[in-house]
Amino acid sequence: MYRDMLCGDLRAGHVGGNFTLSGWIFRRRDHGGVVFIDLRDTSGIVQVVFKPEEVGPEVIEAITHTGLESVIKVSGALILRGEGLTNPHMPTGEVELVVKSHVVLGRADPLPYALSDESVPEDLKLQHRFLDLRREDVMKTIHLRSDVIASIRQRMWAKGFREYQTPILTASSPEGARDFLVPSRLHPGKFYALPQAPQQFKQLLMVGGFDRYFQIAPCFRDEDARADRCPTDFYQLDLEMSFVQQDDVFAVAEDVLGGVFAEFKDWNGNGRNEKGRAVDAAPWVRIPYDTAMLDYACDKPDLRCPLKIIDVSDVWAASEFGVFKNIVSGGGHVRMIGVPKAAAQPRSWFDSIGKWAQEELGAPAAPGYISWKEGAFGGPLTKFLSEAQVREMFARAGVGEGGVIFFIAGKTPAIYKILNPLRVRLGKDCGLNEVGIFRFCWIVDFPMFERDEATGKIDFSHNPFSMPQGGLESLESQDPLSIKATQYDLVCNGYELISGGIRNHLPAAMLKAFAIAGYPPEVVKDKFRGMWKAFHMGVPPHGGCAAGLERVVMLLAESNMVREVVAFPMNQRGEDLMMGAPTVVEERQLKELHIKLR
RNA sequence: GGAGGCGUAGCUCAGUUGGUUAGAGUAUCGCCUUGUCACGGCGAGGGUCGUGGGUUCGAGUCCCAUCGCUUCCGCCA
Repeated sequence: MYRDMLCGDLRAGHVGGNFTLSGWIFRRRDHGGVVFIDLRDTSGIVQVVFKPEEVGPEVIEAITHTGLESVIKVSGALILRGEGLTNPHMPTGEVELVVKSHVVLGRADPLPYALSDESVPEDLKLQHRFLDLRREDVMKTIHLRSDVIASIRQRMWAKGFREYQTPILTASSPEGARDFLVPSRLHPGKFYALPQAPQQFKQLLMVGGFDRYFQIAPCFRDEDARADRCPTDFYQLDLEMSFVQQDDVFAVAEDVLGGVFAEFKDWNGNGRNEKGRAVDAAPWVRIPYDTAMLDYACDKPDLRCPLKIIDVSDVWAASEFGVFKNIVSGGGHVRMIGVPKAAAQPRSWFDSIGKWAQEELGAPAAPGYISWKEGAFGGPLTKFLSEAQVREMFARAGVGEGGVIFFIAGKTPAIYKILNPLRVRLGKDCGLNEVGIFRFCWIVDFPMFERDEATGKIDFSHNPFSMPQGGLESLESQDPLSIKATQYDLVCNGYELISGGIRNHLPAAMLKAFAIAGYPPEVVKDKFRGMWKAFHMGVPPHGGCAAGLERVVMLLAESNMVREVVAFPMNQRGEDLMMGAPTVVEERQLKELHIKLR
């Protein structure tokens, strides 16, 4: 028997009992005679005391030389610590276990770094991830992930969905991200691909008559990492439904994700959420893609910032300012962000905004601005405009005296990269952005196609399997770039949480859509052969979406590092420093796989 | 593929204008310490200053290259 009680559960009510505990030596305080040990297990920490008169000097000597983080078993009596000896900072601080016997179960060598040290280099931590996992906040964050998954499964089952597994080894497909490839031993020269998402399988389940599918699905993409993006594999709540329209998918997502956020809004396992958070009430606001790009310069706007972007190209076209006039006449735009109360900011703030925009955002010049202060308009651009023009712009911005309007001029989409972060920063600096709330919005009506800036080629802008609005008819009659897809994203606080769509289940429309994107019919029929056949044998209209699990957990954990919500994360270059992956393999293995390295 | 930041003891960091034997905390080891809770005290070991080259009488410090980590851009249907 290793234990009959957990360390963190011991309380004054247990005093008088004899207990056996097993755990890690978290800290030791050696007083020559009496030795205190903070013993830690999954439940928490309790102080255990080694006294010479109880265990003898040999045991005192032995426990003194048992390294920190060794695993031991102790047995003894639980006592009240008594007046002046309690520790109010520990839940177990009123009691302690007086050790009668102990066993070392797993001795620890000196550690490469102290568990309590948070500023250890990332690669050293990743090499010893099992040590990092012992830290309370790390463990609780991984617990959160597990609890979120359990909650999602419960909510999906309650809605009549069932979970189905789909293959991990599948076929490479021509569109999308770079595939991870797995060579086939039985088929020389042929490769499996790891699925970027179970997209085609879930659609084929619909064809199979399974109305409501979901899966906590692993997805594999061989792309470069970001702070909020794993470089190799990540998980999605993937779901698909038959005989539904956009509103039906939204209702499920709002119930399930809204429920999850409400359930965990007060989670504070890592101490970053002292005050709790509010959750935007469903139904969540829907913003067409084109509107989002105009108002927020971004298809994943952070709605905690109330500021909106407004086009004032016409005003500047009629001004005396040559730079902006030329930009407008050359097909560019002048966009404005109006900030109430910003005129009170010191000159140094305006300078720092300008410096930041140029250095961090790559703006060609510091953003121009006009401030309205003490009845007068100020700022370097004022002299190029009539008072009526200035008043017109303040009126459009809905900003009165005491406010400032900022300008960014140039061509789209280049100006979006400046406008979006600028909008959020201005709101933040002026105290306008909401805190302690999850703000959701649906971005709808994404364009079906986009033109590649470099090559001029037309390609799918999002999911090639989305139904174009207007169906086959719009594909045949409209300018491809004007066609909208039945394609939507869910955004929370500036993070894309969900992407989904109503699917194109009409073979003719599928062929036409791929043709516009430059894929000939033979390629569609060959590369998507399963779907192509299936769609000729009775396919229900269907749609769905997928939610990025790591991003959900990151938001709930107030984290901006995806590594914090993964038990065994890769480093930025897709290496597992603990396991040593990827590795070289033996020549024999390569030979079996018919592979020759070059 | 491109840009920025970082790299000094196992770990966290300091190190002046380029100057003589590179310091501190922590961990480890030894001694002391019977009520601490980040216990405390004394002492010891531990360094190719990421690596390579250059400038110089002299480089942790300046220059060049390179490697590693990290953030961003490209990329991510």
